[in-house]
Amino acid sequence: MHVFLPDGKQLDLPQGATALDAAQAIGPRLAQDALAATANGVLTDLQTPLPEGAEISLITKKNPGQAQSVFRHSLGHAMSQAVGEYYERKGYPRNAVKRGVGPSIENGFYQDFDLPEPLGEEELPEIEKIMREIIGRGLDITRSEVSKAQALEQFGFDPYKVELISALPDDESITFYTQGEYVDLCRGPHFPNTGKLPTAFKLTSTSGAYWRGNEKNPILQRVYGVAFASQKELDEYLERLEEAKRRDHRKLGRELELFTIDPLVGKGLPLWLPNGTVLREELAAFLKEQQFQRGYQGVITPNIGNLELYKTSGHYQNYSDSNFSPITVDDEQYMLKPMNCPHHVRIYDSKPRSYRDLPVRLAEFGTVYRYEQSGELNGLTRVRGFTQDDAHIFCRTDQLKKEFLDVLDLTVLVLRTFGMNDVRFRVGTRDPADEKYVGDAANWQLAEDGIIQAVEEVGLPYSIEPGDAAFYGPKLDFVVKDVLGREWQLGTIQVDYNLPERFDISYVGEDGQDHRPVMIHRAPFGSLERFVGILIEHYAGDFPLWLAPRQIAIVPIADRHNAYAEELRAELHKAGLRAEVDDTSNRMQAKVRNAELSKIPMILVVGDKEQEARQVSTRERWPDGHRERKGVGFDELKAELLERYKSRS
RNA sequence: GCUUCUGUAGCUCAGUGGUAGAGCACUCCCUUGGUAAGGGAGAGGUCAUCAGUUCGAACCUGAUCAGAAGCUCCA
Repeated sequence: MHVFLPDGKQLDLPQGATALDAAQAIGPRLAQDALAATANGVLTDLQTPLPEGAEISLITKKNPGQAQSVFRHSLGHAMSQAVGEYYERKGYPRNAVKRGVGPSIENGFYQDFDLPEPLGEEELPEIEKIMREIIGRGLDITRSEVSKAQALEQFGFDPYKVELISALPDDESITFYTQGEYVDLCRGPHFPNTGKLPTAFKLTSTSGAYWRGNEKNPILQRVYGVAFASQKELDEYLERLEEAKRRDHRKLGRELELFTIDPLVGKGLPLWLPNGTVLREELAAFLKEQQFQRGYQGVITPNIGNLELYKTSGHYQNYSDSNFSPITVDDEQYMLKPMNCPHHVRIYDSKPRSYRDLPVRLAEFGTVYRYEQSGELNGLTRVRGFTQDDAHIFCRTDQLKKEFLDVLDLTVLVLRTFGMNDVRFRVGTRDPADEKYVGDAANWQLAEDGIIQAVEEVGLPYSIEPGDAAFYGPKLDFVVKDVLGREWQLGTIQVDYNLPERFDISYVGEDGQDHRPVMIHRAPFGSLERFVGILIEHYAGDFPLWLAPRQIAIVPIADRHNAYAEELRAELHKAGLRAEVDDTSNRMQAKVRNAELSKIPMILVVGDKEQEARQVSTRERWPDGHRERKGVGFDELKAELLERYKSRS
């Protein structure tokens, strides 16, 4: 057989040759240093036979980072072996530890176990120690192929492995990887020897995970680890985790007094404190302005509705698990509103509509309630009661594209306003095999094509995810990444032919006949709660002036400056700016410090000099940096702040 | 909802079976200062809740409630 090297040179090798054979053919030194390889761009190890005619490239200890997923996977095996030894040292028989899957993942690896007794996080350093021992032993990691029958025989003691092996086709040979006394069923690839594995790893956490990800299956213990080619990369990663902790909206939300969650009120039901309310109302005002410009009309609907309403819309049937239970009043049943759309449909239908009236754009900051599983609740980002910046556009089919593009434009404007650049557009389409979707296939096709066409027209990068649609129509979601790399769904746009059908709404066309309108559901923020949660982390609490709940702190140097400070405060307040005077008996340094810790963007220091000349000295913290200015004229500064406020910059 | 872990003052945390502590914040007094902590005094807790074990429980056991990480779910 032959393979090709990166320089295009052809290398002739015996049949069934591996990357190691190729390395040896080039030189003994390379064979010594080789860790893994790629064949036709796919990572492989040194022991797997190469495909005929492959373009290969060897990865050596000079650039182990290229084989990250390989050594992470191998470290996963080392961890798995270490856990086995740990339990053996505790006196359990070797086969007491059973194993689920253990892949490499972003930044590291995990392994699922069925353990004879739970493993606590405080035991992880001990496991790490054994892992380092295993690396120190320099065990060869050898690949072997066996038949399905042999595999079943060897792993007969482990029901999880038996299940995995049984699922493989009968004629397929199954690969094992062995290092010392540890053998695991594994497709590979792996490093050639435990001694060549990087030591820049750390076991981070343990948790439960359902076998094969199914809620109905038993739960296994999962141990997570992170690993990098160098200690520097590991340190940087751990530093990023620390940064994420510092930015955590739950921590900042408490420190900056933005919101609180009180068990007596109910879990998942956040209380907006005065500071958080300012922030939220600024967001709402911003969007209302935009919507006014774009011809939306405001509506207001109640927080509960007759069960029949949600039966008509289908929300009751389709989301029975995540609705709050109905309330019986007299002999009727009511439900907490899980969605605003049914109410808006009824508003549309409250009078006859002409084709001339369309599009009708009904907007509401509507609060909805959904019964989220208790384990899902998380600060502001996952709650049971939240307010959507919801709107429904009822239009003719010939208007759909323009309306959709306008909504897309609005959403992009929103994201840009907050400097959210790491955004992914996700088109959720119907999975034809799933039966939860309502409406006929032709309408679905129409709606899905329309979305994809619009996104392409705007030239946004997008991915299509089948099965991600709402039950009534496909959707376009905006997914942003936070500092930790976690993805959050923010805004959404959905095209819906089905609700108009279910509610039998219509308009009178040019021809005098009844026609069915199309609906667009859209929420650029998604939910105010989640959006604010993400904004807090996005800005790390250092909000731009227009969003900062506390915008200006005036620091009088001594008590005799309090009156001047108060005079400035009143003027700023009159101009619509949020200013306060720190007239505590603290020293000026302490007042400055407290204002800094409260992340107030503009601190005005006033003393004798300032008072005489109607000036202030400043200390400013803006998203683009901090600065100080001395002897600034007050009126000039006020104008500057107002300009900054009004322009939302 | 499931698995593991956690719950002590407003916040951050110490306290391994013998009647509860620190720092910050808070209140009062002194201090009146030039860009990140001036000094002193005081107040504040059924140790999440309930039950059990014990002569005795913040500490051990169980249940409940709440939180965290992950899994599953998200119109």
